[in-house]
Amino acid sequence: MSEIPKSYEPRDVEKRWYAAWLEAGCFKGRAQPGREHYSIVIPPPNVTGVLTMGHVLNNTLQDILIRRARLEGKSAVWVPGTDHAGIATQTVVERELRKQKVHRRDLGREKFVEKVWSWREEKGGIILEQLRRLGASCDWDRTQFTMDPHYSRAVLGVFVDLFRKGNIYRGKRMVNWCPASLTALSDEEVIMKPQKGFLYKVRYELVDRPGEFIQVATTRPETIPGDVAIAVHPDDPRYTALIGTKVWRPLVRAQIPIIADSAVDKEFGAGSLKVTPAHDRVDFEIGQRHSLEVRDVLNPNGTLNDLAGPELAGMDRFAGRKKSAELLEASGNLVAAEPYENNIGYSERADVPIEPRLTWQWWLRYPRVEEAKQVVRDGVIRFHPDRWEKVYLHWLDSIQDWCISRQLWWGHRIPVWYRKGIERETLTEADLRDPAKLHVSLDGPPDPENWEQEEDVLDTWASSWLWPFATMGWPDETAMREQNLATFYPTSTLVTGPDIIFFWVARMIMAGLEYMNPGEPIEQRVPFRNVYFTGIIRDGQGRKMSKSLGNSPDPLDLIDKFGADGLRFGIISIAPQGQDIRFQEDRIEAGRNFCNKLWNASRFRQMSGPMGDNSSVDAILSRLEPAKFDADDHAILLGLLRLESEITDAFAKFEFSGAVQKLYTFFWSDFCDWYVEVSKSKLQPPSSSDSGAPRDESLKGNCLAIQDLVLRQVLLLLHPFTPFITEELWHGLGYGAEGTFIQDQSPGFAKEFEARIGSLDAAAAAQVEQLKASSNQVRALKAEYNLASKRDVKLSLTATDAQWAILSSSLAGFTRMAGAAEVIRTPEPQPGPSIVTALGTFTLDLASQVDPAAEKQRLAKELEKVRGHIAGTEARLANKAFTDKAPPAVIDGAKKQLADLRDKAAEMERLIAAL
RNA sequence: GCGCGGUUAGCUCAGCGGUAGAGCACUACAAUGACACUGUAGGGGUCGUAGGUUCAAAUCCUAUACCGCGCACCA
Repeated sequence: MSEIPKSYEPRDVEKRWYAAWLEAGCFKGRAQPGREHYSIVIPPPNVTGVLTMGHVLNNTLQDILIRRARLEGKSAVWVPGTDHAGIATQTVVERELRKQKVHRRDLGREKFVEKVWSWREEKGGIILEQLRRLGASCDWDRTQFTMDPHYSRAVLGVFVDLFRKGNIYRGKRMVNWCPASLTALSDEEVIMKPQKGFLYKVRYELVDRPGEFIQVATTRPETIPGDVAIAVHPDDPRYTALIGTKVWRPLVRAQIPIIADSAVDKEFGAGSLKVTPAHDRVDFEIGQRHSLEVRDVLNPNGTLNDLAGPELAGMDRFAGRKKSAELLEASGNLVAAEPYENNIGYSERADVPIEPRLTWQWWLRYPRVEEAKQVVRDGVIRFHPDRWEKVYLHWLDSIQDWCISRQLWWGHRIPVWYRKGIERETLTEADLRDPAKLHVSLDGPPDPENWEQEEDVLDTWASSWLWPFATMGWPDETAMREQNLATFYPTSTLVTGPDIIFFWVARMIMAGLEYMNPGEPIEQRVPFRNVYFTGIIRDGQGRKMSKSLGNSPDPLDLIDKFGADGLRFGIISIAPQGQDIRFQEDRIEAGRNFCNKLWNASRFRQMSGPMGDNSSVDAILSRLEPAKFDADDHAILLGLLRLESEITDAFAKFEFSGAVQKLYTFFWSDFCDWYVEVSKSKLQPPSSSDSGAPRDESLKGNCLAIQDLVLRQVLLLLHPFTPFITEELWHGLGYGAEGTFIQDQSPGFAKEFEARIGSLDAAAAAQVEQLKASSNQVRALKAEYNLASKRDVKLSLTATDAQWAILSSSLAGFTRMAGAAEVIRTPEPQPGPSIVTALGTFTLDLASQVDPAAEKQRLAKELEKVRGHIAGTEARLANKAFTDKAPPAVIDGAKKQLADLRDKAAEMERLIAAL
């Protein structure tokens, strides 16, 4: 490498290596016998999607796991793909069409679906392209789409199977109806929001006693034309006499009965409830119990229909609300309208209030509910963090049947055919099982001319719940073999957000248990063994990032600005396990800075001396001369070994931000700020400002080899987090031959080190801590006297022989680090600014410039601090309870500390007296 | 109403029994053969509040306040 730029420039490096990885097939998932496997399926983003910060976090984590698995020699695969995302995609395309003043009805179903497909062809790959920029090492040849022919067959096949098993039925029930998307939604797609409105108190006149009234409260007066009864609590003495009598409905005037039902809350309002079975879940149930008519006054799009009466018909539900209140007021039946706030359900996608609506839908009774609970309770599947287990189990405990039909065109059309001429409204449960009336199959009836296919499509999640195995060829035997389903299922880890724990995670578990590896142990049937829940990325104000708020930075801009590695490193560093994340660009900047530091440390290594044989760990180890290790060498190597085990541990615990933090601190503080700086005194030719001790060539050789070793291992540990720069430097520093890749190596070196070098000296590492602390103190003293940090000062030192032994063995390094020209041992303290350290008392050679009074004051102030410490420690040791009960190590520590502090105080007193 | 998080330096967050940490920001110094995307030093916190357990509490327990989220909801 000749011309190395001063700062790391990611753009070219990223492009080059990503192409090289693809070219070499580095990401290909192969089943390799004898190797452990590691597999991940991507949570499929919507085909309509573009990359968000959420995707960046989520996919970086997956990439980290999969790249680490490759380093560990596992046979790894990461399966990518996209989701057809029924409502979302259909809405996007409809919006596009509307710009051209076209409605989907104008096109008709077939043409419209064609449009969506061509739209997908055009824009559907964007997000996957963006993932490549991030560095995602997916096996792209396996890219899946939930509407691919083979995938669709899996989805419809499951429908047919579950229908035959009796889990799927057609039923007329109250559903969550979205008046904007014109479809039913599952309970999970409804979000509750508080809404300000009015509570209207309305009086209904008693038929038998004109002039007397019963009062009810409602937030929705526009539904009064749908009232079919007034309900009171059976035990409510106020109304016992009225039960069974009739009242006049004030809008679309008619007689309706007063009934008794215990669902009524006696305490709320007047304790009486208007019953509108078509427009409220509770009312519907009351209606069922009392065989009441269902009087639907709304059209599917949320406007009022003719049953609402001529004044209201045709109006939107919200305008109708206002109008109906006016009508009630005009007729004198509105008693009051009080401001009121209540929670109402909104369609998650369309963001409009949903309507409870009675419609025919397809329902699924979930299979394997008990097993799904059991696998999580027993730890067959582990959640990280585990608190989500509770949420998951609670949902399964109160699980309701799943409404799987959607009144959309974009999706998997339900494989059900009705015999022509059949009255669908009256089909009974038995009729559904009668092949003369209903045909359910994958390929349709043999005589299609006599049948009509169901118009509805399946909920998107009714396809994505098969993702962990339908992406690997299931249920086609040949495809399963080709795609190594037997090897890669169950997958290893699922990385996803807790917001889809019900939508997706729970359902995948049930689907896996129902369909995979029947008869085998439950460990083989679950879809994954670990679920890592990420936090949600919020903006600086804590708001969720969303397109509509425009508060989400474009990750591609961040990649341009800071590099993919910088972005990855930064985002992981602010993403502690399971905690929401406030996005701050300066952390991404810190990620870039770290990459730059790594780059420059490598650059420095190249400039420091000739590169030795770096082709393997053993090659580097054989260059070491352990007999000549100095304290710094011991310390940095111990640190490197510790780092290796800490990172291994962090992966086991899914603590990625902790891992990143450890790598950062070790590399920047321990290696660059200390080891490399100390190295300079060994590596650089003596200069005039240095004390001119001759360089020992073996010291230099050790130093370079150790730098090579540290850099090598750090690159390996870092590679999953920052793949591009580590690959670049891996080759730049000669660790890997051309045509090989960093991922082919093992991340650890502890075993080889143990075998070749043996153990290191922990005492030496402790000495380095003293050297660091002492040099810090000297620097601080210099700063206090406004001396530049350059080496331009003579230090004199009074020290015991033991202290001097430590210091003299590292004298050149220490002198450099303390920022001194030289350190001279003197028997007695010299006059001048002094500092008492663990390695002796250092004095700046500034005698003439020092004001003794000021120096006295400075020392006195510091002495006071030390005495405070002494007093505290003495008190602790004097406490019998402490000495009796605290562990010996703690007590010894306190004693040692006290002794050191007393020595220090004595020395300071001596200095003060001498002034 | 039930459940789950959070409350630590100006900001964003680690720490989760042994006398407070990081990054950013701030102050001062440093144009040096790796790096100004840098180096050195510094200021800044009675760890939400009140009790309790313990020789020892930011850390464990109990209450409580505030912020956020989820589930269930009374019209």
